[in-house]
Amino acid sequence: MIMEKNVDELLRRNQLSVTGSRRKILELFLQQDGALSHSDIEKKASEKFDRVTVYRTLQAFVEKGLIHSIPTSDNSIRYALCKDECTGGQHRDDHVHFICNVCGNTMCLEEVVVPGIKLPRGYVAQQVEMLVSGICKSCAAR
Amino acid sequence: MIMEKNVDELLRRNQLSVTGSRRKILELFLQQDGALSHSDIEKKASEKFDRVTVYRTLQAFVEKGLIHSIPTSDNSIRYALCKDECTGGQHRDDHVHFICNVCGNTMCLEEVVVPGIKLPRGYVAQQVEMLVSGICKSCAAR
DNA sequence: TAACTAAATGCAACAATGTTGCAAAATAAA
DNA sequence: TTTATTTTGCAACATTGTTGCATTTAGTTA
Repeated sequence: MIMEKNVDELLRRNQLSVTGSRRKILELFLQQDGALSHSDIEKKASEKFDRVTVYRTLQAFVEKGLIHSIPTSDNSIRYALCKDECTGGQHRDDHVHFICNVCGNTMCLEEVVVPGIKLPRGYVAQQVEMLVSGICKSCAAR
Repeated sequence: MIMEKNVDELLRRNQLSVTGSRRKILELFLQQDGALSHSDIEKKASEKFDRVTVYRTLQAFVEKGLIHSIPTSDNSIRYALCKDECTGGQHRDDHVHFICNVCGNTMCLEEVVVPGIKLPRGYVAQQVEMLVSGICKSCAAR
């Protein structure tokens, strides 16, 4: 269980003023290990925030390096907590993302590192993202 | 240069009846080697099709395995031609996709194969997608 | 070729998603 | 406590995606 103190401190450490919505949304991320989309957040938040506030909060979190976005093929960006070392918009992300075709959840496989690849001459890689879809651990177990 | 005959035949070979919009949209894909988003198509098509028609055409093309979708982190799915062997919705795609941060184009790097990865015990992979962003050949040359 | 059938198109209406400006409220600083 | 700055919520709007239905078109058959 996460204490309120931690959330507040986490926000402050990232140069974000502590407000109700930021606290609540950050708690949602901490309470769960999967990724959340904008609409997930609107659904899960008990008290309702304005849609605009959610957009702006997510944007602020990404900019400060608190969360990172995960591309999907269904037109709904998902966000997940960054594990430390990401600050000031510069996101360094070397793990694989997994999307379960059964439960629909998106999760970070922190322990699976994205393999390096060799691009054709002339191309410069700046970021590499690896998305695996299939059946997740808990869905496969059933 | 692609002849009209080819386009028609390509459509027929994929069990799609030949219509004006399908012909035109397929030509757009053939004329270019990058990927196209829905809005790209609306912009590029000289004659204007109804937005709904474009959506339905893209959907039909994906179902028949003529094109495949490429996930992005900017909430706009892009589509690219499948190189043969994709039929009836079952898309087998083993190449890397590249998104240029300068020109914004998305392209298939057919020659770069997505490396295999080892997932944690319990996970089943069904599809793997690799997205590299950076600077493309033509932008880097300048 | 003409007639028929099935499919595709365009329109309208709508739903969902994302953006901007601005006044009110809340936070952080003095 | 007061002040300065930031955040919030609202309204209005823009963009994107969906659905039902009548009309048109393509493929098929006679």
